[in-house]
Amino acid sequence: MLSEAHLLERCNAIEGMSFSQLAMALQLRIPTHPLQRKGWLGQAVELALGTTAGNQSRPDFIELGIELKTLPINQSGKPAESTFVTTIPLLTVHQQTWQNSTCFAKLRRVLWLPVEGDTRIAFEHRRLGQALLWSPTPDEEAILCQDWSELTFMIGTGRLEKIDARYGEYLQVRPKAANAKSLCYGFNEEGGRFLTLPRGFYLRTRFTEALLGRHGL
DNA sequence: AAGTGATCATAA
DNA sequence: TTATGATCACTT
Repeated sequence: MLSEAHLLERCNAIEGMSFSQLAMALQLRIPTHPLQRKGWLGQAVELALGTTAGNQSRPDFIELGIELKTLPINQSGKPAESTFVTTIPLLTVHQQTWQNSTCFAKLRRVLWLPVEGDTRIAFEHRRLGQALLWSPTPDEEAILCQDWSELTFMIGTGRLEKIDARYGEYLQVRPKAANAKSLCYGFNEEGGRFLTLPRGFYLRTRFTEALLGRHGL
């Protein structure tokens, strides 16, 4: 039975490794083209730590309810990118509540793995940092809940096209698609359906930056 | 430089 | 196509 302690031991075992050392240990090849290695590290770390969710809409470590997120840190010591949380089922998300939402399921407990994301360092030389097992504070959760509720309400009431990435204090809604041709259905203002880009919830960098700061990282 | 919108890889 | 893993690239 996997426990949080076991999980942290696994993290200790890979801490400090370079991406190429990790690839070696897992017998993986790092794609040569930068465009082809998006997401590579995340998949490699999943393999190394033994996640169990596959492509289900559930936290990576199902039994523990823990979501795994790599967090690239730029040359300024801050998160280089926003963090994708979950795809939004545009036609049904309004039936969820924050407490039973897939978004909260993934954010209630997160294993953050900071990694070097400084583009001046060759990809294969970047190293894995120290993992952090985290949960939102009540204050953070209140704002996440507020963001989620407002955005979900807009989606459910046909105002999706009015939403852009500027909405939300911690959470934002942005496209999450293979390309502009990959479409799905959402509600229009008449309550009918229209084709639109798939969307996802993302955490702003100012949020992940602050949570790292609170833990002295 | 930061932030938003667009895109890339893989599995089922 | 849907989910997962994200970062790229252009605008501001």
